[in-house]
Amino acid sequence: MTVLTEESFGSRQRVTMDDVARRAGVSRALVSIVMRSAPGASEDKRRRVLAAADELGYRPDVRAQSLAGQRSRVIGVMFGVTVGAFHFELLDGLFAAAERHGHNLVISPLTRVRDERTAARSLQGFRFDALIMLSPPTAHPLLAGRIPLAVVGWHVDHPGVDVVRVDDDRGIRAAVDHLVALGHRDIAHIDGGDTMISLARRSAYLAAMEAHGLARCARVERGGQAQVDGLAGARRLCSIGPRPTALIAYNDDIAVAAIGVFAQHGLTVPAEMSVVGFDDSSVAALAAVPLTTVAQRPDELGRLAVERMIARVEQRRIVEREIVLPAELRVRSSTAAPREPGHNPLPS
Amino acid sequence: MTVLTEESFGSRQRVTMDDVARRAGVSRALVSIVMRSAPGASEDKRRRVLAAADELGYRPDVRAQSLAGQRSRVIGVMFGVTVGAFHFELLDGLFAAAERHGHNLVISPLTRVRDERTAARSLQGFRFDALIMLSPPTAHPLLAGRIPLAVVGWHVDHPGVDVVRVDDDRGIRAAVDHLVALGHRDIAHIDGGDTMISLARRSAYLAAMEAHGLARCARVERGGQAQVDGLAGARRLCSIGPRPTALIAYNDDIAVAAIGVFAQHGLTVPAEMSVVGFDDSSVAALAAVPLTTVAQRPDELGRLAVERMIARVEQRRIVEREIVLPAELRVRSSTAAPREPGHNPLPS
DNA sequence: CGTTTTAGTTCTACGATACTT
DNA sequence: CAAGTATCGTAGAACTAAAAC
Repeated sequence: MTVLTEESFGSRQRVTMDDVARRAGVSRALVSIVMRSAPGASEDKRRRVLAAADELGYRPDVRAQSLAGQRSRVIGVMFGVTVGAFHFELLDGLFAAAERHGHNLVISPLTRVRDERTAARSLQGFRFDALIMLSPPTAHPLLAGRIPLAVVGWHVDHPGVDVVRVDDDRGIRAAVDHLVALGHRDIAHIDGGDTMISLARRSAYLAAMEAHGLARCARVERGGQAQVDGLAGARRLCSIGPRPTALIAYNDDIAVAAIGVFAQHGLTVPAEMSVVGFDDSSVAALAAVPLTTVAQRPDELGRLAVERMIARVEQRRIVEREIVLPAELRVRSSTAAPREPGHNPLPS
Repeated sequence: MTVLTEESFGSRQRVTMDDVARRAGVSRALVSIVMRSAPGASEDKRRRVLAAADELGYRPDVRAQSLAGQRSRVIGVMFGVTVGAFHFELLDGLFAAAERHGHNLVISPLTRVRDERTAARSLQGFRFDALIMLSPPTAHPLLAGRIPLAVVGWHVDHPGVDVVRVDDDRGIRAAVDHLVALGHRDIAHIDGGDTMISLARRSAYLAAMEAHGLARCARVERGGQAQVDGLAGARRLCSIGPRPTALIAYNDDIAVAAIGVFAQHGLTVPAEMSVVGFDDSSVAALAAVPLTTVAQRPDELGRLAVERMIARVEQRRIVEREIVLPAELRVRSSTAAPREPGHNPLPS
């Protein structure tokens, strides 16, 4: 029997701690201890309580938990419309981690008509004790310094803001290194628009190119977050000026869109054009060719953000305000050595 | 003074009803009455209470409200990864409506590793008294019949499930009528894959074509939800078989992507190819040409779903299980009369 | 004068946590 | 470990006091 029995939904008589305690033949207090996986219960009774809870389809009432406890155990999450496949995997990681730690996430979307202020106000009703922001990447979060706050994915220069992000710099550099090692020189970049993450990756690209003495070969096209934003840039790469032999895209969505454009121009990937994405999100699977990409680990990012917020709430000692996860280049089939110069490609 | 004062966040002393009552010189119960806009308070005291609440930056504690009340005032919202721009506007509408009615939304994402069962379990902790599903469009929601449940956007055949959706059928038909009236006959469709919404729009397209005696001219290409899913289909329209003069896309994302592909083939929109989208979402603005599209009103859909769920919880009498909003064709610049047959287009 | 209406208060219940004994 | 109790911040029913008819 599971929690999704007839008793748990619909027809009333909600199951409470009392019911579980009675059925297991223990006190309410012990049920509380067991459900919170707190120390102070024998293995035997722990099992009996859990069995009773399972049979009754009991789930602790988070409202009561939240109200009775010192902390609300509620973490607010703001996120905005720049959501791609990657952000959803991030949400996944956040929920998984929160659940493991007995915390609850309450989401407050940011939209055109719903700003940080409004979003914060609605969260306030839950007496949230920490906030995690996924997007949009903003330089000065409204609640910075007022409450434990973490941003995931970009850098914020505020002593009261924790940062959990991937090492964009090394990720992009690894991509450039990889392509240079294959023999590429004309490596272009389609960026992600004006967001802070985009700026970080773009300047990392420029720096890496310069480090290889390829500053003259650098070329940046305007892109964006979504797939369609990559189309124009990719088109320009094909039609305007000297055509590069490789592309580093702001993210996988842009990379996938670009590969489509290249195909239309008779350019096969990777033979005539190498492509590197970023994120290793699920859209990478949509590419015609398995995509070489810079992987982030959304589950890790989510877990670290949640755990950091819990640590802050519990006033635990924290050394570094910023957690930077290593970026890992996943080499697949969308990158290869460039054709010999002069070797004319046959449009297939 | 507003709720976002120093007192309301971070450091110390959370403001409760007691504080407001003291400052306003009334009892707690009266504060409760005023905050709920319940009857039983004079205009004079009502103002004093509201003023005191505002000065203190008081917000009712939804956990306590939820726990004390007969109903939890929590509506669960499940939504999945098929989220495009349109779904975010929908979320907006939901939150706005919920807030107006003093209800709270708790979001539970559906991902690859987080199914309806898991999502429901986590919501259960909040003792939610109704559920709204935005996606993925599923034929048999797990909780159907067990709790007030509404799906937004598609049709579900279950007496315990409320449906709020746009009239896909008439929307598509209006698009076809519009194009036929302009003189088009070869009108193609790129669908949205295998979801229930896609099936509804596809068959509406086929039916409308047949109604015009154009069954022979109908052509359906496989698409999907996201922008990139439209690329292949649009490419096939250009390169395989007789080229249509108009396209009705599953949604705006597909339409925008298709317009990009057409441009690459030297086809100008609308001169050589008319394009109609669906949703009138914010991506419509990304199109090179102002997009003719079938508009849905996400705010209305959200409002109706929330209000319907509240009505169900309050056991109010309900006549129709399904609410179908009219679809409105917004004619912009991506549709025009087709070129005369035989008039050869100059590739610009 | 008695009876209903309106405005306000008092008190218990909600389902947990966190003590104390 | 058990048993009992205070507490969290609110809703809502029962109750009171005064005004309205």
